[in-house]
Amino acid sequence: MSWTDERIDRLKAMWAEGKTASAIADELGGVSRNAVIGKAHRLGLDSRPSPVKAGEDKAAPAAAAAAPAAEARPAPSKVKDKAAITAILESAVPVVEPKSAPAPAPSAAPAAAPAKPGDSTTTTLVYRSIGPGGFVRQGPGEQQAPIPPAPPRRLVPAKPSPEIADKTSLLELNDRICKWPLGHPGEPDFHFCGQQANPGYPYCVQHCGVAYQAQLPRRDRRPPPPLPYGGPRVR
DNA sequence: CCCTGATTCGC
DNA sequence: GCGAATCAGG
Repeated sequence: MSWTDERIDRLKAMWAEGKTASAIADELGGVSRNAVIGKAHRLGLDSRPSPVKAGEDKAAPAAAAAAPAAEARPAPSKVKDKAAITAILESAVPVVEPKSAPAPAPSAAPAAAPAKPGDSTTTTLVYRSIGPGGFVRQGPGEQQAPIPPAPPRRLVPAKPSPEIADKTSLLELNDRICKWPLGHPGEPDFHFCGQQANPGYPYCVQHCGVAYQAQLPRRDRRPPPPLPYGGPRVR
């Protein structure tokens, strides 16, 4: 099997959907899981959380969080103009923060003088230094204001797609209706027969007729064709 | 052992 | 470019 444009598109789509490489390989057919992964990488598709790489997440973010503070300003050894450094360091400016702004973490920012309870008009002076790029630095221990959670939304039951609106879905099955599958799982119109089941059987009368064949006398049976290999493996 | 994705490397 | 072999975590 070769990677035709059509197959590549399907690979991209399923990869984007988050399907596993094996699932994609199964669906495409003719390729291995490895082939799918290899192709995805060659295409430059987003890498996915890998069980192997996940272990590295622990040290990296912590280091990344600490590093920018040091890297944001020019390394001292690289700045020959000491006056420039002084200018940067002395460019701290007062910033007026409304009291109503979300408070910093409790343990943080001793500089923020506690306002008296009930005094909602009190503002607090916080000195902030301005970084080389013009951004306002956070003070040590300060935390970015928490992002307010999105307002809760009312959940509405999803409407079934029109194709299966009047079809019997998996969730509607019980022991009185026919569970004969029509179509194939995963296809948009996959559903079950839904007729009244033959009592004591999982299928309706018609499908029982398909599922259960009367046993023929031995002489009338055709021997099954020989299997192309040694037969199913027995463990 | 099964699964997963990442990487390597001979073709 | 391809993918089997291999690695390594869950």
